[in-house]
Amino acid sequence: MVTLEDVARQAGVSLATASRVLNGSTRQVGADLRARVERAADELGYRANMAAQTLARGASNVIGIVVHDLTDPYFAALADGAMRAAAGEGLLVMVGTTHRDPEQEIAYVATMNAQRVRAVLLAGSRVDDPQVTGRLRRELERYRSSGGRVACVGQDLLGVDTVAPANHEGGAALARSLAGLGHTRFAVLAGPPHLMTARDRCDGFVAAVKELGLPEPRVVHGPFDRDGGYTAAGETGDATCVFAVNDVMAVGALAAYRDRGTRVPDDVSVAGFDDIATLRDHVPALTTVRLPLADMGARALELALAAGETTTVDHVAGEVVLRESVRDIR
Amino acid sequence: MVTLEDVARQAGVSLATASRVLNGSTRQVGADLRARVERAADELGYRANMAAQTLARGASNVIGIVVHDLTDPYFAALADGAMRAAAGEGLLVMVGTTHRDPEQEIAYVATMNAQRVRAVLLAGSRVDDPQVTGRLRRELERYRSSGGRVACVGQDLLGVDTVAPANHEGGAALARSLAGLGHTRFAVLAGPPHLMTARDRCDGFVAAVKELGLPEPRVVHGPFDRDGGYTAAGETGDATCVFAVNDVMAVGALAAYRDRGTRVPDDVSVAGFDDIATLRDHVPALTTVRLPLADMGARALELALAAGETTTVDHVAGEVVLRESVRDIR
DNA sequence: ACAGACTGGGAAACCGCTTTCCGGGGAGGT
DNA sequence: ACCTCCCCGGAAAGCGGTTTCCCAGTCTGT
Repeated sequence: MVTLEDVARQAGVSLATASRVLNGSTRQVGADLRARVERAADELGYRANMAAQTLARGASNVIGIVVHDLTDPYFAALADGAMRAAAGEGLLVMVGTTHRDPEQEIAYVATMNAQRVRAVLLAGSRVDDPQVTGRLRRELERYRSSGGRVACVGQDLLGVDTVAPANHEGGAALARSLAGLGHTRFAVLAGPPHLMTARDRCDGFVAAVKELGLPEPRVVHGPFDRDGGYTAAGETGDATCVFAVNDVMAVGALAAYRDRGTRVPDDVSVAGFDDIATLRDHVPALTTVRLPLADMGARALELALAAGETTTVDHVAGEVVLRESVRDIR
Repeated sequence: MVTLEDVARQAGVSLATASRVLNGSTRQVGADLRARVERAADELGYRANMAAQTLARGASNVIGIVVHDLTDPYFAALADGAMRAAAGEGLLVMVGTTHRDPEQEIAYVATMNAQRVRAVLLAGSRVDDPQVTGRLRRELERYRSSGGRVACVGQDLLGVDTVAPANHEGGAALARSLAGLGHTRFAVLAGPPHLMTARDRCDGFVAAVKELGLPEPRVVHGPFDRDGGYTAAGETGDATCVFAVNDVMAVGALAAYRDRGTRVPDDVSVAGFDDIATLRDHVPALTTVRLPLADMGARALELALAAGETTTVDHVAGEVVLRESVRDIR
């Protein structure tokens, strides 16, 4: 393993000079020495040891992103947006996946703290468990107190810079749109009761339906993934319109109806939430609430990096997108 | 920022003892001192500085994964498999995305070398450009010569441990299956000519078709993504069966036919390659060649970590999966 | 020609941790 | 009782860089 000292020796200069030439410094170095060092580094195949640099400089150029599941297009889009933004800043990215285990999330924050990453991005819904949230907050506080920056995509529950999708409002807006098409009997595939994203969307939807004077929707809980949607779709009763609180669940629901011979949208209308990219080619095209996922990821990075004293909360509105999966029954 | 020294002082022990207690060592430490150190660490909120550990130990517990595009389910599945395997080994993961720029790939290898990651996983097709491949090889060599481990998912072109999907054979097997259903006029949505994965699949398919004595398929080149498939689908002439060299392109092709009123599989049959997970709910269900993506990612990590002297090349067979998107026209 | 301001180069302290090496004290053998 | 061996605690030497500080040499201005 070739070190800076090797380079300096080969070039016949001091360590200090070699460092200044190779790893950017405010100080000038004479042209001839500079050339000698560069040549030596090239000949020897020198690569700076980042660990040493991080230690000496006291700051790394790595940021950490913690997501639930990379194979979920929602998180992939979020992470991709953040990664593009990071690349633009010359930062490297460490990704951790929790597979929805809150303990893992806490563990990752601890690890990234140990890595002294410049910033940590937490993507994904909070769970409604003060116990767990408290532990996460403490771990984050520990990280922030030693200079770390944190941003979060999701509910504003951690006291950090947050990009908060307007889940409640999105659900409500969707409900009004669907009611506008003549639907009156709704069901909600609501995901797990403790998952705040799921609950906010469901609550917003239900509240709007009630506000319109329509019968209260039937709410079916279940896992937040495709199979959860598939299963929950079996219990929607006589609803003419079903709202799955995310697109992945909606896709599962569509599959369930297809398997069962229930036609969408003729027999039942279906809507989701997120507008994930792979939906673009789904049949039938899914009505949903669009969230600018990549932008949200990029924005979260931006918030984390901005050295502001005040914590910012960005609310991101969703846009209802009506497509084939719902029928106008007026 | 609280350091080990702070902990040691607070506990009234030496640096050495504190280190031995907190960061695992073969050496024993007496129960009372151990307890004192642990309490001090907890009170102070100590987190080891990984950069310092990495420097002192001369080895990090981070691995690097370089993929083309995380939002592509193919790479997401690969990365997820590798990440699960890494988590099992107690390793952290740094992910780099190249967005298909070979220069970026080389740059990432250099960066990960600088990070002294334990291993680098290169996922994704090689390009047919000896110039670029040579530079990448040199960069990898530089990394390996200082003790780094490398594995690759794709073509065995880099002289490193490789998990090589049987693209040629998979394409051929698919061709034979489709011919078995009575198809004789084929077209291939072949992706970019210089991308080896695309070319191998296409070549295998074409070779098998010719071997069967059928007319040579029309080959349409284009980008390797959804839109590439969409566009290329416009030039398939009178083929009764179209093979897109990956699933994402096939989905694009299906969309194109749908938009144009061409029915699949009634008017034209379509097949893809990879069997990405989101396909499960596509309509019509896509015929494809299944690759065990998550396993391949995990296997690549395993190869990279195994300290073997010889470089291993694992060939992974694909399995033809016939689904609704192709019609039996016998 | 000379004081004073710059300029670029090198020695050495330091970043936070691991680990070797050394030493003191208790246990075990005779 | 005495000697050896083992066990555990601490001092200190790195790991590979960055950066401060000092110094010699070169420019300026007068």
